[in-house]
Amino acid sequence: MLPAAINAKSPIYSRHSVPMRGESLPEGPLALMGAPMRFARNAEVYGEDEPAEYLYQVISGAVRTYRLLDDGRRQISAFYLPGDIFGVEAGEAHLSSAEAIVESRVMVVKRNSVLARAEHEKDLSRQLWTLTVRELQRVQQHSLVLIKNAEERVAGFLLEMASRSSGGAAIELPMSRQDIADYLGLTIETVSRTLTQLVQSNVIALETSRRILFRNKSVLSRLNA
Amino acid sequence: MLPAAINAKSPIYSRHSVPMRGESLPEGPLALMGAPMRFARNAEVYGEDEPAEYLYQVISGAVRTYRLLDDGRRQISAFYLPGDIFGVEAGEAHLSSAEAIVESRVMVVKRNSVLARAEHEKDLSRQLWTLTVRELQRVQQHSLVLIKNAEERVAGFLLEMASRSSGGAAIELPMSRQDIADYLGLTIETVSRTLTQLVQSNVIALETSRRILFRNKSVLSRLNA
DNA sequence: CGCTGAATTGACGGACATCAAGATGTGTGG
DNA sequence: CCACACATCTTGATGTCCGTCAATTCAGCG
Repeated sequence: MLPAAINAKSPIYSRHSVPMRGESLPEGPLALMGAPMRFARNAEVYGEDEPAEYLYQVISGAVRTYRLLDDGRRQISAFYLPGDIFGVEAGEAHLSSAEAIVESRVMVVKRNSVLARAEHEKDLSRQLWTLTVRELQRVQQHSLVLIKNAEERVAGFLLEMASRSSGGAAIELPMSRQDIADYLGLTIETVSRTLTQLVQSNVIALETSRRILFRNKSVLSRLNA
Repeated sequence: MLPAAINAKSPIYSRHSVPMRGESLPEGPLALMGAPMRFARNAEVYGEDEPAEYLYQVISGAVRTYRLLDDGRRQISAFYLPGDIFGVEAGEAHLSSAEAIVESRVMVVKRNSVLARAEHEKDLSRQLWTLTVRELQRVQQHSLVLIKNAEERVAGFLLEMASRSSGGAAIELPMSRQDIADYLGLTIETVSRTLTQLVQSNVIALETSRRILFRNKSVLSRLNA
């Protein structure tokens, strides 16, 4: 069964259409092996406990993966931007859910076909391995984040986003404050307050709430303990 | 270069010799492919940034892997018990350090020889893949822990240890309160206080500070949100 | 015994969560 | 084009969980 695309949970079109990040022509291990699909803002790409039949590569837009605690707290484990591959975290079933953050195009590839080809092509299999190890390292890095204080977490987040975005001194965040909070293990209020602190100390500027201008990256790096 | 074994950093013999957990005859992907080595309490198995030339399997004892923030905070990413394989988290270089928690025997296997054999043996290569994915899932699980409150973290830790230990209603912890604290992202005081709370509410009993008796696992599971 | 490191317990403060109220912005409908 | 609704974000007031600092107890070992 293919993952549900444009259909569920949300308006089809992004409310305040976020300027599309640059498209990413499929490159890397998954190139040209699958079908591109569109997902509306907040549409589910896959859900926890579903069988993990596909691998995914973001073409445009942004995707979050997350897990829920039974009392409703949400931990976002990663944001995926154009070019990023996700879905490799899974054994037989997904342990997390994935949703489009804004309207997104995602390349969807059958796991089995990739794994089958990897049996013969050493190169592909090595790429898959590297991919998984990278993912592992990313998650480990992230659990380091969760023991820092609020300022360090937010600074680190901004730097991470900056390094992953093509843009220079400014970045456009596709995700809401709530997403950021759930990624950093904070509340929206704390994220907001920390950002205004950074504005007041002239480290960043908020052109809009989603658009951030870097005024002093070295201070940010220093904060990123 | 082989990792330094009995030599460094610490007394050769465990101070209060912790009763050895059952030995684990090497099983699984690494069976019989390498050499067993002894590591003293607190001896380093490998260090951050060292080239990742080996894979490891605990035969007896216990191992912790951790990373340091530059201000000295330590995040323990995992505890490995007999049978567990570690060292797979690495690309070319280790991103974490590994130390024996108590005097331990560890099977040490050259990465390359494993990877080389995996080229031909589909079975082995699948096992390696599974291993890495498991590790990834373990780390993801762990970052969920770090958004919970102290009681939930400690309860979860005890249940995790219980499920990994052969023992039934009691477990012997090889690690110190400091280790537990650094694993859970808490302080030793908070860990200690939380444990005494659990004692007072008759959920567990402390036979010694390292030996924990479960009186009511269902309450623990409930706490484990 | 007394020494040493580990663990526990207590008093206090601070960072962040919670609760609540405004401000801002965006799509909708008259 | 304006006005309303609704979501998102910001700001403020207050509370609380956990960290910090410090003292005490405990266990193992010379």
